[in-house]
Amino acid sequence: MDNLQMAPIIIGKLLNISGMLQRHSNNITQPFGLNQQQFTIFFEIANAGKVKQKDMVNRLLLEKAHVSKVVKKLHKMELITITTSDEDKRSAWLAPTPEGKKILKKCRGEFRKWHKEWTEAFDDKQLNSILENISHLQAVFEDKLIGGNL
Amino acid sequence: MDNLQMAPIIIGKLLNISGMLQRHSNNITQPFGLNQQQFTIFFEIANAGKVKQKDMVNRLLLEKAHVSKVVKKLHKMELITITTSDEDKRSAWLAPTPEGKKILKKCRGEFRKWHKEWTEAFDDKQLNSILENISHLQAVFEDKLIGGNL
DNA sequence: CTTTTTTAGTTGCCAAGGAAACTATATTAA
DNA sequence: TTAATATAGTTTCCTTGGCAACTAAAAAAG
Repeated sequence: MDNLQMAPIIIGKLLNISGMLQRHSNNITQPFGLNQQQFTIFFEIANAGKVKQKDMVNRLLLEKAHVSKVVKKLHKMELITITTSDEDKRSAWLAPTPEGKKILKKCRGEFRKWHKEWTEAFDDKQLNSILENISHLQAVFEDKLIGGNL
Repeated sequence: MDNLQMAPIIIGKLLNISGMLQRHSNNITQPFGLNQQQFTIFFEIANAGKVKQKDMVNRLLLEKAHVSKVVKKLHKMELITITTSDEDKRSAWLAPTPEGKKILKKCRGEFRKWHKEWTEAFDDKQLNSILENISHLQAVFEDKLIGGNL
């Protein structure tokens, strides 16, 4: 099979896999009142400790409008605090609340269970190879799709 | 790095990649009045030549409600024909119209251009490795996520 | 300084797509 | 043959998230 025949199959499978992943991730995060994307944003906030919306947009390559709405939701759920900064009054610092940290820990535990389960089907070498391949793909697509033209 | 550390990174990157892919695919299909998912369904119909909605649902693992709506749209756009079958009056055969085939060909051409571009960043061996890894992932997730419990 | 431009975030609008309830036909069981 | 169940597809409701227009503040240009 030559490269051009493989390309659409690879893309198709990636889209298919991510559909399954999203649906499953949603199922994991749903009990916590969040979906996968929302949880990712929450997770990034907690991981960074103190960030602005702008950072989320840059790091996760999401729509700023979308991030804004999710931040609102997280705040309403009292999972994060929003502290207006003095240096730049346009933006505010985001940080997880103690309650938020608790939720996060629980949810990460659920994810860990699942990860434990599916990684059983692979050995170390395979996982390393997968990680390497996917990182390469990610770098190329980021370059071609974001940096490149669009 | 051990397996459990790699797992969330792999999942995260997969989700990130697929986000980029979806956005880019949408840009390719948009001029034809379709989005990526809609095009995938259309493509499946054309590929099979003659199918029922049920087949799409099984093959693409999509919501039947969603497929139903997309089929309606494709029919309205006169890209497919819907022929009620005599054997089973609940379902109808779907097939691409000549116009639909033309659109499909053009759109596939656009995809081919893009595939040509991004595959340049990889050699044969890498692409083969990627395809192998991704196929394995797909099989495992299908098994664990669909067959398994959820 | 004042004006222009850029940046951070918000809001409103709309299509996409998931979930559930529903309709109509087919299949199975009694 | 009739009643119960299963299947194909539709409709409805609702959340999500992309896009564009907007506000307010900051930075750059004049």
